[in-house]
Amino acid sequence: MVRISAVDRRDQLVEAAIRVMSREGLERTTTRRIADEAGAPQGAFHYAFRDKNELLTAVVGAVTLEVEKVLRDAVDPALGLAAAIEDGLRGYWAHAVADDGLRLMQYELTIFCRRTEGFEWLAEWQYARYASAALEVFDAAATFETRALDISMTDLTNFLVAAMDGLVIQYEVTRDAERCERDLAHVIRAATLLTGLEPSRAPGRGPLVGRPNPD
Amino acid sequence: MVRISAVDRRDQLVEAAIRVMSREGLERTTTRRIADEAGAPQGAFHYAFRDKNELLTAVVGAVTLEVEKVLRDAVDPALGLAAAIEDGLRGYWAHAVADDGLRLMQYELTIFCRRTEGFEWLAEWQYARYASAALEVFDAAATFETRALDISMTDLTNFLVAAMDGLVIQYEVTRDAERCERDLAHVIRAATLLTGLEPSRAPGRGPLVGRPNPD
DNA sequence: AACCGTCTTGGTCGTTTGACCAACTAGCAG
DNA sequence: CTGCTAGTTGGTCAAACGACCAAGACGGTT
Repeated sequence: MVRISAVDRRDQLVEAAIRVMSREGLERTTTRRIADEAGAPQGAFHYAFRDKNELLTAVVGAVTLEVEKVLRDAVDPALGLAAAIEDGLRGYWAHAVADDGLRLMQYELTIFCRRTEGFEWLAEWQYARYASAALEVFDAAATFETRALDISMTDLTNFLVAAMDGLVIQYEVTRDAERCERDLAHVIRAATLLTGLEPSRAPGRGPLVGRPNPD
Repeated sequence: MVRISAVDRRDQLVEAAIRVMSREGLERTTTRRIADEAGAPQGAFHYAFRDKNELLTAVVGAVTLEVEKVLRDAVDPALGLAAAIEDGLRGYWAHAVADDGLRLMQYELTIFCRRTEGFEWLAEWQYARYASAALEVFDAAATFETRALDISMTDLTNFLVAAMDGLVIQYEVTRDAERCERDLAHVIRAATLLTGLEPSRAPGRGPLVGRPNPD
């Protein structure tokens, strides 16, 4: 028997919880299943956490941090705002598609917070972190632009976060990666149009604007 | 004691279920609570429905129909596509804000379907209905346009559905109606820009495009 | 009036859940 | 070696759940 410190036990259980929750869903994630997944006895759970909600709080924190990291890694601010939008959204998208169960879990957790008295702040905090991380990244990119923008940076990041949330939901429901990738391109184009800047790179088939695109 | 036909009992329970679920959330919605809300004894539930899942299927159907109706009522195709986008989105938005618990419930149900084996089709069906209803409405409006559009109608409606989903989630989390209404305006503008058409109406402060909008 | 299918009702079953606990043990400090 | 703290363990509890059922009541039909 290997003895594990309480903090390590917490990390171990949080990671196990994330695995179970993204695989099976929040509702089916019981403290027993989490302990099993971590290879720990059931009683160890309530030694590491006061209750299930305390674990869920830790899970939300861990997942939020990871999303922030993905966004930061995807963007090089020096390439300008238009490129930042394209790279940031595509980077997040790749991350979302790579583990769709995890994305589903995030929405389950957000709704759980919104539904549980005393946990509304967690959902707010989560999205505030998203917004501020995005604002930080895109703001840095905007400093490399000479032209004034048609939209404020906070409004732009709000738009981006909302659009990506909607897109991920569509992907979760339809599982149609091809269609969603096309939709992603439209979101990128829409965001760029909102800024009033030129598209970041020449797309394959010439300029994006002013071309009829019949169904 | 008033005797009620089995179909009426179903409607009664579905409506009660919608009330309970939007108020308390899917997890806390038990068959007992539904029966209580409907003023029916617990046993009546399994007389009207085989399963809890059968009821949930009926609930999804009812809610989906209502959303379609809201969209149709909000739009007058004869006013053109740009006006249809503005009216459709604002109409849906007003409906979403009016009963935010109901919107939360919809996401809970969508995720539930996605998580429950054998119910994935329900989530797909739900969003296919949204997409086709939106396509029908906006397509009708597009026939009044003379100019060719920069985007296909299916791509446009996908964009609109995704953007509204994301926006509603933001509202559910932040509860900041003022901010979300500003975001809604940006979604409308973005969608209009994607089509390549002029905005539907002169906004309060002059043309929307080409004006610096500093933070 | 007698009948019978539709609907109603309260109770009960087996299961699962989060929480809790008392007993136990490893390993460090003195 | 002794004593103490931090960590471990399996069992147990009350509560709540979905499902099910047997028995009864209603009301239209004959």
